[in-house]
Amino acid sequence: MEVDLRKTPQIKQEDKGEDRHDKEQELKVKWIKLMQDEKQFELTKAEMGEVREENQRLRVHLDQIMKEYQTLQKKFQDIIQQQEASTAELNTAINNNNEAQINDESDLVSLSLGRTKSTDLTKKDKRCSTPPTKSAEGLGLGLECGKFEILSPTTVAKSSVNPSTDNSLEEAKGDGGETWTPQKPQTLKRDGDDPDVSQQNPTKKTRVSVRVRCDTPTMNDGCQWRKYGQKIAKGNPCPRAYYRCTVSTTCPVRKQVQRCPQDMSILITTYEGTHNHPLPVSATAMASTTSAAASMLASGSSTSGSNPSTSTHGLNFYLNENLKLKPMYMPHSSISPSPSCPTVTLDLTSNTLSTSSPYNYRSTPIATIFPPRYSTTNLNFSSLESNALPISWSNGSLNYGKSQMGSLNFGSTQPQENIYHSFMQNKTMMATPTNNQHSLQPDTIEAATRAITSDPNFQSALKAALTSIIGGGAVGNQGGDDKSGHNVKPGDIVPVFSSFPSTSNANKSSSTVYNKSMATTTMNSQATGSNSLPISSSRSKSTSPETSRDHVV
DNA sequence: CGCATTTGACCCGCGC
DNA sequence: GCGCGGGTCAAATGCG
Repeated sequence: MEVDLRKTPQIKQEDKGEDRHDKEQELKVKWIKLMQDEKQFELTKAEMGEVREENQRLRVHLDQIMKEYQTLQKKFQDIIQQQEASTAELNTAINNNNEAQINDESDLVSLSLGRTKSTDLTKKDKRCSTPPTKSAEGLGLGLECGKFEILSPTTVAKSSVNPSTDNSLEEAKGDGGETWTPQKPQTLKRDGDDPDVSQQNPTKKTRVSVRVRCDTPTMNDGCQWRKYGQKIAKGNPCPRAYYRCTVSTTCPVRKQVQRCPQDMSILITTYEGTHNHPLPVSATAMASTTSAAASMLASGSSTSGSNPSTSTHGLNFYLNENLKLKPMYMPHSSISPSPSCPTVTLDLTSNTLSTSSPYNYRSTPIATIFPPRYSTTNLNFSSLESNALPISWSNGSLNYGKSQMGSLNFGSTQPQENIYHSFMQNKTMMATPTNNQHSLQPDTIEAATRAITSDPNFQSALKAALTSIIGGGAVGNQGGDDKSGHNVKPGDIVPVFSSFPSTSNANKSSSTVYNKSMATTTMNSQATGSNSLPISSSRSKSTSPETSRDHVV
C-alpha cells in the first residue's frame, strides 16, 4: 500500500525529458490514490470497530433480556403452582358452601378484557340470539386478528401448568343454537384416566370454548388434529365436527368445531382436555390463552357462581340462568345436564368495543349459549376499537394484535387495566355471592380490587396473556392443525403441556418452557386452507381437519 | 399403499 | 323402561 517516497527523487533524476515529467505525475497520482485508499481503509476499520461494539452491546442487552425473561417465567410457574394449590382449597370450600347453587345453575362468568362498543354489542346480541335480558360488562382483551375474530367464547387454554390434565375446549354451541352439552360420562371416564383431572375436581371438567370470527374453515391452533366424527346437533343446521389431538397418540385432548348457525362467519371451537405432550411453538399461543382462561375459571368460576341469574350491572361477568341461556334458534335444545363441566368461554369476536367505557356492556351475554348447569366463564378478548379482528388464527397466521410482533392487544390503550378490571369485577362478584350483582359500591370495588390484585389467578391469567404476547410471533401460526404443514421445526417444539385448562397437575405443567424460537416463529399453517369448516365441503389435508362435509350424521 | 376423512352404527346418560 | 340426543367407534371411502 505505501509508496516509497524516497525513491521518487531518484527516479526524477534518472529520467530525462518529458517522459520523466509524465512518470513523475503518474507516480504522484498513484501516491495520492494510495493515500486516499489508506484513509478509506482506516475509516472503514473504525466503522467496523464501532459496529462491533454496537453488536456487543446489543448482545449484552439481549442476554439481559433473556435472563429477565427466564426469571419471569420461573416466577410465573411458581405462581401457577401456588395458584393451583390455593384454587383447590378454594374450590373445596366453595363447593361445600355453594354446592347446591352451582349444581342447579350454570354460572356464566364473562370476563371481557376489552372494551366493546355498544353497537357491536348489539350485533353480538343478535348473533348470539341469546335473550337480551341481562347485560354484562366486560373488559375486552383485544386480540386483533387478521382474518378471524373470536366472537365469543373461545377456547380456553388450560393451565399451562398442567400438561397431563385433561383440558377441554368447548365451542359455544349456543351460537349454533345448540348448547354445548357437557361431557358425558364416556368422556369423563376417558378423562378420568387422567389423574390430574380427577384430583382437581372429580366432578368438573374444564372446557374452553373459543368463538372466533374466521373466514377459514377451521381455526389453526397449532396442534395437529384428526377428525373422528361429525354430527348435526339438534336444532343446529351446522354440523359439529369432532377432532382428536394427534400430536401424541395418548393425548386426551379433543376439540369440537362448529359454525354458528346465525353467523356462519363465526367459528366455535371447544377444547377439552390437556395436552400431555410438548406443543409446537405455533400451538403455544392458544395454549397460553386457554391457560389464562382456565386459570380464571379455576379460581373464579367456582366461586363466582353465587348468583347466576342476576345481572351483572356493569360487571364484566354475568351469570345467566340456565334456560335463558339457550340459543334462540334452539329454543328446545336441551342443555346437557352434566354439571361437571365448567366452561370457559373466550369471546374473541366482539369487535364493537367502546373505548370510552371501561367495561364491556353486553345486552346479551354470550353465555346464553352455554348449558345452564355448567359454570361458564366468558373471556372477551376483544380489542377496544375493534374493527380489527382480535386474532387471526385463520390461514395459519395468528396475529395477536396489530403489531408485527404478533403481540396480544389487551385493549387498545390499557390492556392490563382492562384485564384487571374484568378480573376485579369477577372477584367482586365472587366476594358477594348473593347480593352483589345488583349494586356494587365503590368501596366494595376497592376491596375487590385489592383482593384481585393479590389474587394469584389473576396474576397468572395476566401472565399467560403476556406470555402469549411475548411469544406472539410463534403464536401466529395456526398451521398447527396441519399435520403436514407446520413450519414448525423440531426445535420449535415447546414443552408447554397445558395449552388448555388443566384441572390438575400444576406441577407437571409448571415447567412450561418456551423455545427461544417462539418469538420469531411464524405460523403459516393454515394459509393453505388446511382447515375446512365443518360446513365447508372442501377437503384439506391440513392438520386441522375441520370438516368439510355438510352431511348430517 | 398409506393415511385422513366420511359416515353409519353403537354406547351412554338424561328426561319423561 | 323407552326414546332422544350427544359423543365415539370403526369400517368404508377417497386422495395423494
